[in-house]
Amino acid sequence: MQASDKQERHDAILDAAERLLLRSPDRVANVAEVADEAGLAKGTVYLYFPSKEELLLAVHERSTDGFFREVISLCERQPRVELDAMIDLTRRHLVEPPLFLPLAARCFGSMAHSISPGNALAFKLRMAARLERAGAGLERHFPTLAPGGGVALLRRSYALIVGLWQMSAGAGGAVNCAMAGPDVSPVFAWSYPVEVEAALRALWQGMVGVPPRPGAPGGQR
Amino acid sequence: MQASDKQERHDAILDAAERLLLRSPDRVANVAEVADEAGLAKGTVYLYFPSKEELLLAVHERSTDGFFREVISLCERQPRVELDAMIDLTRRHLVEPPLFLPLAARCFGSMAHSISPGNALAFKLRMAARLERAGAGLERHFPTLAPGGGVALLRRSYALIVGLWQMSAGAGGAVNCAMAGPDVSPVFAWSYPVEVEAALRALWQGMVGVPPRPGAPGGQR
Amino acid sequence: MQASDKQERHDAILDAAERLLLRSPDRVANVAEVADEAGLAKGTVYLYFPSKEELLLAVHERSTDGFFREVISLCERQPRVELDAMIDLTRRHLVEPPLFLPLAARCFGSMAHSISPGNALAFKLRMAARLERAGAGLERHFPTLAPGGGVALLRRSYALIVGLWQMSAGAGGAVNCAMAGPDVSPVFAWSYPVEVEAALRALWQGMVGVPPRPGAPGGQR
Amino acid sequence: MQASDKQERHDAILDAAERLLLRSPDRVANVAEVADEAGLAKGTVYLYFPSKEELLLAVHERSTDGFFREVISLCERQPRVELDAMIDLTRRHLVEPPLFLPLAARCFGSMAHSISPGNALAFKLRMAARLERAGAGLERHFPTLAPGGGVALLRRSYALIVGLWQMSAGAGGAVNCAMAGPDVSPVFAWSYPVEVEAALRALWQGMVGVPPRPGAPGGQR
DNA sequence: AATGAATGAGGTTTCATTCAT
DNA sequence: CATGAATGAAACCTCATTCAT
Repeated sequence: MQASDKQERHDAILDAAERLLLRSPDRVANVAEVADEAGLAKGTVYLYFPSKEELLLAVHERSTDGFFREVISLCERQPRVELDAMIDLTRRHLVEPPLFLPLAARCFGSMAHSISPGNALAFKLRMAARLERAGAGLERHFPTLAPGGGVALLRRSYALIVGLWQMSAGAGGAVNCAMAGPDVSPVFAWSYPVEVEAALRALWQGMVGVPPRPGAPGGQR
Repeated sequence: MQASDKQERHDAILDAAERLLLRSPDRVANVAEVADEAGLAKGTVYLYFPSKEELLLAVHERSTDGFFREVISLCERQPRVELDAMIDLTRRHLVEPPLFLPLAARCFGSMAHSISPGNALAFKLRMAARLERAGAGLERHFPTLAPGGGVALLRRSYALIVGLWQMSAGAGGAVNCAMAGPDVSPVFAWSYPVEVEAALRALWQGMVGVPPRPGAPGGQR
Repeated sequence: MQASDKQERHDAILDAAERLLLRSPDRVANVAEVADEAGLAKGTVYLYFPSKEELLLAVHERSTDGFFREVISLCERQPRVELDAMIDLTRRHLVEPPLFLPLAARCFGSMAHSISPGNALAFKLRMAARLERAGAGLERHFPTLAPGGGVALLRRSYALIVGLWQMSAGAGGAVNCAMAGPDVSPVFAWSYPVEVEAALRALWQGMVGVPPRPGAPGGQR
Repeated sequence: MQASDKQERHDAILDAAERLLLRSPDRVANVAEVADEAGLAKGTVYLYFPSKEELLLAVHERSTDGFFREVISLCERQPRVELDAMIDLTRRHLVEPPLFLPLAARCFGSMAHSISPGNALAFKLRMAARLERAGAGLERHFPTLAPGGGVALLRRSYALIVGLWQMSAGAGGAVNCAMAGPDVSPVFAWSYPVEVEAALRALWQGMVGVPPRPGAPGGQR
């Protein structure tokens, strides 16, 4: 079998898993469903992924990869990078695609039992390479960043994105069903997309000193 | 049965769940274990909590409550509140107690299936009350905060704390076992407690304009 | 729940497993079938036995126990024990009941993976107690036995019984289906019940000097 | 393809299976491993053996064959055959090689599902031929044996060897791990090699009247 | 109020065998 | 002849929840 065919199947399985994750975001399909969706037998999935968890990790990695690739591309090809471009990129890759956030929560929340140390290491190394390159790129464009600050900025942004999402969708999310009634409290009157942008601006403001857009909610007076 | 007895049992179950969570942070005890640890029968747990998830949510809420109470107390009793005091408080309540973070990850990551809308709403209302009061307190002490900025600041801090923890402990955590070998990359050379403090300082810097302590890692040059 | 009720259920599960083993001797029922046969749910079986293997071991032990109890009773109550009585007892307990032999083969052949060391030890201790008592009884009745010879005699008899059965039923057994045709060879013209009796007589003859019944096949001229 | 090449491949597969069986005696390698060890593809194994069970049976037969060949050779070439020579031969072929016994247990315990009647018959015929020839040889050297006694003697010896091994290694074997503690009981204080020799001597004593070596354990007083 | 026995759905993984290339 | 990708049945075990006592 061609290496390319193999890759194709591999990707087809990832695609199937992705589709299912998107179709019902509040549960994780079992392997049988993934196989079915891919038009394959259950056993076949295990020819390509050693366990269900590694499959999910691969979906997650692929969806993260797109984001990092574009950060890197942006930093390495554009003469100037503005905060707005980064925010936009984040929105397009992480916030809007309905796949990324639920999956990140799952991956980071309750995984990593049946992932072999070797694969876990490999995963982390690939992540590290992307982070480093993207971080270095950021440092070139935002000279106020201390050395290592690019990576830290990305890490913290990522944490903010995932953390906020969990607050809006996790245990809190259940509430949204219950909120049909009276307006409960202004404290809950926040929408994730708006809030995440404001939060990122605040974080970046703190780290690179870029002034926030005037009128952005929740920032400095 | 006396209301006080009821409360006592209720708390005893929470205590038991907490002890088990602390004892083995990488798994969630089943209901039988919790009951056992509390010296009760399995069925009895269900007299006090309608489901396992609600039990976990209660543990989580209780452990969060302590933090908020102290923030509120700090803001309402002290004449002046410094960033350092807040950081310290965060460390003592959220970072160092080994209970909070794993639980938050679980609660927010994969919960909210069998939590009744009514209870979810009640939970969120209690949270809202605490948040609002603490947020208002912060706004008094940090006048550069825009209206609503206190709540936003707390929310974002919380997201940062939880998000960073997941990055260090979740899917990445499995790797740490595999990292015995050569030092892989400086990208992974970060410790959660140090990083979370730096990240919070950066966020606060961006939101209230408090200058970071000189020499803090990863901030501005 | 009464201890006696518990024991009853325990036994009911053993009974069900036994029935299934008898009904189709050439396969091992899965746990769902056992539960079904016992009129219980799958999970209930696991309340009484920690694993399928331990369940099978318990069936085996129970069926062995009857044999030993009668050996002991025979030796301790009768004034005189003859070889013929022992042979008869063996036939009634081990050879004729269609349960014992297939199960022994299975238990000894491919088991002992998920049997906890503690239970394995307990099992062996119970076996040891029975063996010792029965062996001591035999030594009183057959004074030509050397010390320890009673246990050795039982062990070897047991090995012979099981070993011969496997030769007739195991890989060889498949053949019996194919033997409908021409008489293959006098070498295979042996029936297990006849052969096992002759073999036991020979072994006992060698160990206690009891002369074989005249005319028995396969012994001395 | 040359017939000789075919035979070579056939044997190479048997060799591979044997190596794996020896390498980890407490599990049975799957077909993929066998193929791998033989440097072939999985499908290729099925060109040479119709099923996994037939492959194992072939390994077993080959390892039994050596024993019979030497019994026959001994009986047909030597002027005199002593019991000691037979015991020695048994030890060298069946007891000491770590392949034979586990395999025999497996073959006889849980096999014979996917062995075709034709092959089963052929197998048994080959066995019969060997047995008859070896049995006849024994009868010449041990004239006290009744007609047919040679075959019976071999069969019973075989049963004893396999049966005793299973008692020491099967369900009981699991215990040996648990026996590190106090010496449980003299009943378990037996080693397979010693016991099997004593048992064979006792059996032969009963069948051919050869006196046991003085001082042998467990025999007559 | 308390118990804890019973439930049974639910999910992961293995592997002998086949068959198109 | 050889391959090895695909298959899919089969089986074990866990555990949140219920309910009769």
